[in-house]
Amino acid sequence: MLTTGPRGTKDILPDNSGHWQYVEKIIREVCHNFAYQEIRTPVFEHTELFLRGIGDTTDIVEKEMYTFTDRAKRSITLRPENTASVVRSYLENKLYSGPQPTKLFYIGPMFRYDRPQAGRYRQFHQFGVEAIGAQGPAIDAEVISLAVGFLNKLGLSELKLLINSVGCPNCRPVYRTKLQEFFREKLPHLCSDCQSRYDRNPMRILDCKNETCAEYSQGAPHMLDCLCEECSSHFAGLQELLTAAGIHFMINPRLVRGLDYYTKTAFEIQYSPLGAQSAVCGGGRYDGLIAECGGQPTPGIGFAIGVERVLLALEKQELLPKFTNAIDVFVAPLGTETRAAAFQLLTEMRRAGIAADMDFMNRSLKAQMKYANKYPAKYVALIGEDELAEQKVMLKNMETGSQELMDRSALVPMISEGMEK
RNA sequence: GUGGCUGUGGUGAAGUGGUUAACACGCCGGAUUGUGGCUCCGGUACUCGAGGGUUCGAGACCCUCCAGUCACCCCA
Repeated sequence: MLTTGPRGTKDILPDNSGHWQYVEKIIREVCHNFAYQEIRTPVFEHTELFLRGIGDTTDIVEKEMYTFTDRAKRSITLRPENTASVVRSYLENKLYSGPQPTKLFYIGPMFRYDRPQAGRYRQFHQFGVEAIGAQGPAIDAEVISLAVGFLNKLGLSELKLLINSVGCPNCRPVYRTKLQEFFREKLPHLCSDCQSRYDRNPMRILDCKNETCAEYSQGAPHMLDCLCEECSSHFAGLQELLTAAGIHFMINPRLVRGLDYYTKTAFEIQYSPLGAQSAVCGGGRYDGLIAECGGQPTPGIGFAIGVERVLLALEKQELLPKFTNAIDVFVAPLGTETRAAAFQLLTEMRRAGIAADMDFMNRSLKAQMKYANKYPAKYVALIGEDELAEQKVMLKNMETGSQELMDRSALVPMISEGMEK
């Protein structure tokens, strides 16, 4: 259908583009406040980047990517998330040669072939942050603090910050084996998804919402009990910092992120009134990713926030500012003879920074007044035959209803002066 | 990928097999001379999501597809 957009896409119409601008403005303010700089990477990358970066057993890679072959037979994928791209750019542009850590943020569209539902689209937008090069827990705390700070600045409450540690290549295999041992005999009772998770990523069994699986995973060993010395102290350090900063959090040992590259810190911020799509922010540390992409081993941490979900939450809590289309002056020409003079006046006002519009529909004066009233327009500048002949303009104040005949040359100074007050 | 619900004008919606498809809002126009917000009047549906079928007759019943929506999965 020519008149229907592709499934799972949404137009941002004049009705709410102002809301997007508002959220983007807050994003930029908060990022500046935290000394993060904007990066803009392409919306498509070599498919290989996501296969390697995100992990080829993840749901995203297995069934949600928009992948196609370009005319030169290269496999290209629309980015399903932005961390891999940022890491690629960091390496390609040698950002590691600048002062460290490299602190970046981005806002932009991501693409996942999912079934659309409330708060979930095939093209959606993420605001995210990546801090590359620092390994201690302090940067973790900063990144989390930024996410929380952003959401708070928008006025959102009822937020839940969940944190966990998913270990590192030293301790995770140990844990993985323990988990597999724990589930070995229970395996036939688990759902089919979990049965396949058993081999590929047993940690995600813990995350299964299936009741039976949840029952069988009761008493499973926790990652937190299996952390190596380093991961353990990192996690403890993070908690200490968050507490010091007055950021409330809950430890959720079952929190597992869906992407393979996460190590140590994993976190999520939930806004439960959103229902099924309550995850507003997800992030974590990815100490192995940069090396995986061919760089020197370099630690990193970041998060992504779903802009549509934030907007839904703001709408729900009625936290969106009201926007107005109000203009200063509406120019109403009467008759075709006066159009040139009207257009000249309009242009003059616009050049002086006055928000102005005029009639383009050849409407009657009455209809023009109605139209001007809908903006609303503060003034209507009327030019009829009489005014045209005398170089005048009839200026009507739409709030008070009073009007006066004035020299056309006096109009711009008069309006400008009024605007400065 | 799986399941539930829905699909009538720009919008919200009546209509539950039988002549010209309610109503409200919006939009456009008008209510004697060049003037808005209130009121009044008028105009605004050549695919009732698409295609097939049942019937003398279908917007209404059946099938298929498509789309929206919600949920599962997963995630932002």
